[in-house]
Amino acid sequence: MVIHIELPDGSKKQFPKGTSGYEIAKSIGERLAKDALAIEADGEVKDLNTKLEKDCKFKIFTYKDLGGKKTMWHTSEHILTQAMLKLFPSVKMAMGPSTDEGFYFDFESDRSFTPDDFPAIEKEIAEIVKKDLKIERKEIPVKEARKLFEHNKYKQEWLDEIEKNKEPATVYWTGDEFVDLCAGPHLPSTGKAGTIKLLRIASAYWRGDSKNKQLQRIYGISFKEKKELDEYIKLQEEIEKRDHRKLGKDLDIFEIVEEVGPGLVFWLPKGTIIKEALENWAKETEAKWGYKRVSTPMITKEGVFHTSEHLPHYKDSMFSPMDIDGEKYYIKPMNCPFHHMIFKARTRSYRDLPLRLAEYGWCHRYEQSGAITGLLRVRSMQMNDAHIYCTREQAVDEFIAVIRLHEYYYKMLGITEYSMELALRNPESKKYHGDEAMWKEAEELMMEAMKKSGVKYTVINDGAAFYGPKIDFQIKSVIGREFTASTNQIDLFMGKKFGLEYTGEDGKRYTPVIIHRAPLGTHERFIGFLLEHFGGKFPLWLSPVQVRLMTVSEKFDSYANSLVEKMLEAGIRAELDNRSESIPKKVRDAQLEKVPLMLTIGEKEVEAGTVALRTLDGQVKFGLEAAKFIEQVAENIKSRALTFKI
RNA sequence: GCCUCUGUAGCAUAGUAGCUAUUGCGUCUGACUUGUAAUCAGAAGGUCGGGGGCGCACAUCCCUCCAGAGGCUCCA
Repeated sequence: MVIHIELPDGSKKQFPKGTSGYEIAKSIGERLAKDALAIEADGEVKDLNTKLEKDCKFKIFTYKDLGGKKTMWHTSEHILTQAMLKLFPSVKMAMGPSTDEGFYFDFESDRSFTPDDFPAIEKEIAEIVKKDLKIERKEIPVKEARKLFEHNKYKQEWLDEIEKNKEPATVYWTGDEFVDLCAGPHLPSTGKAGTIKLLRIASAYWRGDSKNKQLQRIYGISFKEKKELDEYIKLQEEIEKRDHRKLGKDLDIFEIVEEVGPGLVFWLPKGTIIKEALENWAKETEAKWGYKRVSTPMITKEGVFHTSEHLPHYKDSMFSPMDIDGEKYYIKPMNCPFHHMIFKARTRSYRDLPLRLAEYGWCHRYEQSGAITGLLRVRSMQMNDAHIYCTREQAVDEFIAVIRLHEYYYKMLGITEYSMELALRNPESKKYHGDEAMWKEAEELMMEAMKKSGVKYTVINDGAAFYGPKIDFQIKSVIGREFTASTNQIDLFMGKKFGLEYTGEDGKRYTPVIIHRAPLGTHERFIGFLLEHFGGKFPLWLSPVQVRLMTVSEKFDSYANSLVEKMLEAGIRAELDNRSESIPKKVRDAQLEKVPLMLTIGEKEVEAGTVALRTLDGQVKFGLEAAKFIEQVAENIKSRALTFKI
């Protein structure tokens, strides 16, 4: 076993396992070692850190999965800052880190910047890179640092923190032209930063607090190789092409109209087909998994939200109440209390459990205007919701079953990359309701379920729902963009609040555990995801138009019509394009509409009782026997297959 | 909600030192009856996101509201 180390400058070194941190540091040079955040040490990181911390009082962080890019990006950010200060001396630099996707630089300025400024800045950046200035790290006393950044209140604020922690200030000099307060790490010189590209301009609050001043932010990214830049640009183009808002318009899926309001979705006929196909699938599946469907009202007297403690906590995110007969009525932002009402409406025994109540409930939330985006964040939504009421003993298995249900849905849709985030309570925060014991128990149940299920997950010690821990399912589209698809919770809070009870075997009364789950999230977000995931090329069973017949001339209309009839009969969404247009034109239109199966009908077909098939990817096959083809298509749809094989 | 930017017919666009708007696709009509990504011709369609203001005159300048985008904050 050897320790592989990749240095910030790209060179590689190997050390035998067991080499002390001190030896390593000495060998690669102290400066490099201290900047060794870019170091990769296959599987040895943890040990190495312990050693280094012990021997040298510093630590190696790795960005293994990013291949050391973070360091390059961080240095790129310094170069951007340097360029900005040179071109616009009045700019006050605030901060600028690298991220998983590049870097950004926050600053204060009276002038508001736009992407039109990018060429000039990028030119200056290229100069700095060309000069290949040496980047040097220095540890200096806080006092000295204060002087160095005398006129910069942001750096002073940062130094307050450093002083409080009794750390020395580290600064990085780029040649003698630029200095910044920074923990590092950095590349040894500016020439190694590669091609730096500025991406967009935005704004952000200082230290991420909406009470603070808003700063301007420039996002950028850099690449070592030109090839990587090209790939990046290509991916960006692909993302743009697959933008669900663009596809939603082009393919007549949905519409949001100004007159009605932001975040309020109109499903067009084709979008409605997709929505209902998904919904039917969910109903069918969940029936098999033991769920019972219910339907509940969309409005309620305010009392239930006091009981649930959503009011006044989430008042700002709910639509204002309406006054009905002197009572305040709210539009429901979630289905939970309504399902609780159903649970409570009858006497329940342990024999009734688990009781799984499901509803594609229609909820409305008053999302912040700035948060609304296409289908991904809306104000009216239909949720693949259900609540499982069960005993403590059943809870873990029930929760695992929910995870399995997710896995089934993902598999069917070709979602291969997904992960789970377990969000626990931050005991410091006041956001969370309920007592200590309840949280402890809920979190333990959750952890046990996660562990037993064997799925991979990460833990976040904050971000739970106010009434219980939750897991978020993060799914990745085929082009690698991540979406939060669903949130699931174990809830020991609401059962008590709503006075839900069942009679146990021993005749005593117990409060059920409630599992909140919504594997397909909302129709809105999920179809937004699917649009990107499939790039608009839905599998047959989800396609609004499954088969488009195109006649060569009107002479063949009657044969084509008879086929359409047979297909409709077989449950296939088929339609005939008998416009007086050429076949190439009809093909083109069907391609643009992303109709999966195109059938050309001409003389040959009529005579032989066949069809000529063209698929979206351009495969053509003549002489398919019509009746057999229809059967095959119907079968494919029924099985909800991802692909259609000729 | 906050910051910056944007808003021209169904879609995509031209037009910003102010004088009633360009082109393509789509739509409609007519001709063509056509074998796998766009047949030809003609016509209709916008007062330039809404409102207000400064001008003899505004898509073009100013104010305001609305909507969208990129972010930040938020996301039960």
